[in-house]
Amino acid sequence: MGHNSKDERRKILEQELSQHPFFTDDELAARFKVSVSTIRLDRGALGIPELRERTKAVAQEAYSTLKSLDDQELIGELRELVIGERACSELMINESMVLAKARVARGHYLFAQANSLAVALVDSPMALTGSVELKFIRPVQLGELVVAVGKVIKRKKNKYWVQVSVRVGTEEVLRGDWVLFAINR
Amino acid sequence: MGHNSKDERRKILEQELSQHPFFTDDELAARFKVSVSTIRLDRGALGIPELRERTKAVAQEAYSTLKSLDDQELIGELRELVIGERACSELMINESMVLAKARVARGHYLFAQANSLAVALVDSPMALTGSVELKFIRPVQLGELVVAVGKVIKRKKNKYWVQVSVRVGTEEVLRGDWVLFAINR
DNA sequence: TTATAATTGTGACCAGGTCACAAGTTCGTG
DNA sequence: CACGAACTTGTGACCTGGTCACAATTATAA
Repeated sequence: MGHNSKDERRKILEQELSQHPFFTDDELAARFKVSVSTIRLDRGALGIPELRERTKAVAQEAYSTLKSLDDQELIGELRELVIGERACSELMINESMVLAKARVARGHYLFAQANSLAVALVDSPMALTGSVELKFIRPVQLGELVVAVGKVIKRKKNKYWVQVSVRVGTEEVLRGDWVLFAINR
Repeated sequence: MGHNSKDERRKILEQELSQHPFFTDDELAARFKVSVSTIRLDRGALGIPELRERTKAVAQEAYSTLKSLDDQELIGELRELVIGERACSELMINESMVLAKARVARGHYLFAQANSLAVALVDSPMALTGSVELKFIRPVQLGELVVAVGKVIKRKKNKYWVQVSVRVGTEEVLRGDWVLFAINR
């Protein structure tokens, strides 16, 4: 066989499976015009488990992350919370939060962190965002740790004014003013 | 057997499996102190497929939503786009987007839809949000179809002013003004 | 041409099922 | 108490998508 046909095939196989893990060995054999045995040897050499194991892995991974997203009323991790006064949360910017091209956090993740922090500050089982003014001061890069600090600056009955400042280190990257309403049905 | 022991078991079985789909029939049999055959009958009656099918379903669902989230530079489905002019997208509010208590859409989903629409309008491989002013006019309920319409109202070099109006039916639920910057590295 | 590497085929076995059917158990009611 | 209906259990044949070990075949490079 070609000096590199095997290694090349294995490289492609590895890529394909990492991108699209739901192929049987039969399908792979057809796709690579090679016997099933060869595919099995290749998988073995590459340490890639069988279809069912791959499926299971995807399912379990996804299952656990879905679960945790479900609980996530608050985006980021809460560090401090004095309801009606001040709060602070942290968010690590990971792969799933950045624009593919730019490795820069999508605006709505930062908004989500700040907004959920503002909501948490309201002394009520439920709060709705009324209006917001915000400035994105500089883009946030992949891997940066973002810290949001929120303060209630005014309150009139069920209406709250909250200021949120989002920082990376000491540098402010986002600042916003929220007006929220407490609903206490 | 008890007058309701079967129906009760099936009810619990259904719940258990919907919450935690990775049990084999053997494990379920042990758990319910009943034979494997009975579990199979129960599953059959409830229309619940075997472990592998369940795993596959979870994996594929998760895989496709992960994929689409990955591609999802844009939140919602694009209906119209004339870059640099106007655009329109739709978003169906589902379970995962609402606050557990109130069945009302979390603010950051609406923001995400509007923000990603605004970003899409900018004629550039990449755009960053500069500042935003927005008003949440009324909360959006679970199951409502949200339509966002964006217009570029002004442009100066790489700086864009975009207005986004988000509606449910004819009713405006969110309105905002964005200032964005095109990055053309 | 021949040694070596790569590929292919074969047969036995496994988990976690499906399906059809027979046999055993429990229960309420006459 | 007996009996029929509902429920439960067991059995055997078969399926998919593999594993593993080993033998046979087919390139390919020297």
